[in-house]
Amino acid sequence: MATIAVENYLKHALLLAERSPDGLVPMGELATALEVVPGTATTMVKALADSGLVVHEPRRGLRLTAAGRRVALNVLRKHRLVETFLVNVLKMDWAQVHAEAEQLEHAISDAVLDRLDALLGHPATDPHGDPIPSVEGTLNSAVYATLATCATEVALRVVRVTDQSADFLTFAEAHGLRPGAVVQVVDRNLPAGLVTLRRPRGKPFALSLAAAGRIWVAPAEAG
Amino acid sequence: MATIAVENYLKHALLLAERSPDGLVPMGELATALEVVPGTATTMVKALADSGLVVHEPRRGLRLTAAGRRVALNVLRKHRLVETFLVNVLKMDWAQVHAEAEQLEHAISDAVLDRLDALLGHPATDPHGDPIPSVEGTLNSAVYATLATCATEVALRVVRVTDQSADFLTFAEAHGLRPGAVVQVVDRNLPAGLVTLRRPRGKPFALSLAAAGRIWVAPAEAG
DNA sequence: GGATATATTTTGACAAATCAAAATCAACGC
DNA sequence: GCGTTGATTTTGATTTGTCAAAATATATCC
Repeated sequence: MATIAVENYLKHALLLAERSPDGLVPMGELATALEVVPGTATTMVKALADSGLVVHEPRRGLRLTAAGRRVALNVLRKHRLVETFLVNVLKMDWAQVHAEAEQLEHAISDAVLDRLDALLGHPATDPHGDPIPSVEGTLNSAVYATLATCATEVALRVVRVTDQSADFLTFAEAHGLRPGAVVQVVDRNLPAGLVTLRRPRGKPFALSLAAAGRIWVAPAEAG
Repeated sequence: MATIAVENYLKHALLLAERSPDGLVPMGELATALEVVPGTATTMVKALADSGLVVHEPRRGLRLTAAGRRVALNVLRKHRLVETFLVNVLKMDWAQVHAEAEQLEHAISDAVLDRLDALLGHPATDPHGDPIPSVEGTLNSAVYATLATCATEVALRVVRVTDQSADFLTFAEAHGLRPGAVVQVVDRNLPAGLVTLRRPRGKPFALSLAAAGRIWVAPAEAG
């Protein structure tokens, strides 16, 4: 069985590879994501390469192998199902659950995972709208517009909030910006770096372009 | 925060101390419980003593300090509440849940623990009848008769099954010997080391004295 | 195309937890 | 009281994952 450290390296490699067109993850990005110094990442990646979980391209970065990706998807599935459980069943604050899931993802067995999945009704996304890898190992990687890039003055539905920091999530929650919520962009002031939003029957409020870029939206459907 | 190893040493020290009149735990017993060689236990116990979690009495054994006992009770509470969750909510087999809880006990936070406790309705015992330490740190250490020592030919209620091995628990389950079940001792043959039991409307069946000693019972109340 | 900046790798060290095997201590029997 | 037995401790080594800092390779910029 993979150690906790190995699981974390693979999980972060997967998340970074998903955001990279060619699947190559630079060492520095991996080190930053894992909060280790670059030399540590190099050492570990070489060990992972020896185990056949990644391919190390010296001075360029790393790529997950099929075996590594399988492990990473399993960990990510645990992480996101645990988050869903903590919010939906234990009624915990969505701003806290990421930190909890970081621990639990390494402690729950596949047997518990399956039961949890059934209890939750096989959800497709976690409370942040992040897609939950299927048990077969597929990951929905659909890309949406964000509040920084979408059309203005039209009704939108929040589909995903791609920031795990408790502060940001608490802010988003306070303004009703969680998956499923309806919102529209009232104004976008690029020089000022500001986006102004309004929720139905709510007051307009502003947030930075950077923050708006972390909130993914789709056209609001009727109903 | 205590490491997983530290939590395990303290938890097993607590379990062994509970079964010892003076609270002194011999090194060898601790090493056996933790499945490490004796030298490892010595090294670790000295480190725990330096942290003020245990008192090491050289060549005699160790004793938990108040601080160590507090940590141990918290871990044990997590273990037993997780077991209860896995059986009561996720409907897992009671023979499997001990192994699962061994991992999860080190991964769940106190915040999750509290939510779980509330979800389960603040249970006093886990699915094996083992008492769950209270949040204040008290542990019900009531001692009962066992099927090896109790009166014969009277109705009894199973209150606790003190064996974590999956094989034994599967056997017990198959014969309906779980906490709450009613049973009586038909015969006890000491030379043969055999106890014969019968459940209401069931066929008599036998088990060894050693096995019978792991099933704790109380007089069955009316109703 | 050579100097400079940046990313990556190497090297040497360290902490935590473990084992194997030798050394030591305590107790017990006679 | 002295040797033997069994439990415990000591010693030296190993594995995993990490850091600090030096060395090296790559990219970029006039």
